[in-house]
Amino acid sequence: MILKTKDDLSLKKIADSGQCFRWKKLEDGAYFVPYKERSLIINELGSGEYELDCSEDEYKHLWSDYLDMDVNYAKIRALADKKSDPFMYEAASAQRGIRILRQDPFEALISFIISQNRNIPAIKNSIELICERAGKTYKDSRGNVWYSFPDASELNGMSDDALKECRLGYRFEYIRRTAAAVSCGEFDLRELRLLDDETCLAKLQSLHGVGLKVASCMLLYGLHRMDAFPVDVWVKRILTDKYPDGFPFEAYTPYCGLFQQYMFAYYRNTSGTDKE
DNA sequence: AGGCAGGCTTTTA
DNA sequence: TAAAAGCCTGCC
Repeated sequence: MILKTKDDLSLKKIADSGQCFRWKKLEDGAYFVPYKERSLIINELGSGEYELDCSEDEYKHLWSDYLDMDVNYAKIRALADKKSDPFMYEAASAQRGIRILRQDPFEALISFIISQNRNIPAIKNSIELICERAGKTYKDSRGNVWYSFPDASELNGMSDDALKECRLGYRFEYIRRTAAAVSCGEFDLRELRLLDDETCLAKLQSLHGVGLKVASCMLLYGLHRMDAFPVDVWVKRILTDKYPDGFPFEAYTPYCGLFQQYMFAYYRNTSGTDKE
């Protein structure tokens, strides 16, 4: 089908944003996008048109939600004011096209536990290995094989040897225990939806290997709480460099997380050294 | 009590 | 060789 939209939607910006680790750019420039047991191949045609290898019906009931198409990002982005916050205006303008995906919560949680103290290529590497070893095998519409991200039970079912092959290092035990807690029902991800942000952060930090940063990433990327504001080494630098007098949270509430994402991607892609 | 140093696996640049 | 979308433990 062909999707037409006037709102922000850049596949490249999203793929390079650091919020998801399994989008793949294909030879012809289209992107392969996995979500649970389904996959999408989407190609940007220009002029706000996109080609998707799914039916209108599947788009409406699945991919539209995943891509968060009901939210008007251009309108939110306009909160960045050129005069009062020139850096943010520049960052949001440069990174126009980013959206906060509605990813699978379990995949987001595990992915961001893995992400700690590592760069993005290394994170992608571990996640891909986990999918190959514990996920289910599928073929996309072009006949290429791909592996789903394992659910809690599948991940928990991995042998120590198989999990150690995924190069998790000291995070091995974190992943092991989190998968076990979610799998047996001791930690209920669905229950998180009922909690306010503060309580939700605390609950997530009760998991071994989850601190404030990973918990914040889970809120923003796994639970789509757009006000969650993960502070990592990059954002720390930005806050020091660009906001010595404090970050103006009031100006961006309740979308601080989206603006964090604009800053993060912008700073990483301009001042960063590990561009892809 | 709460803030800080040191250690942790492995990959990347 | 240092740094990487950090967290845990022990110490003061």
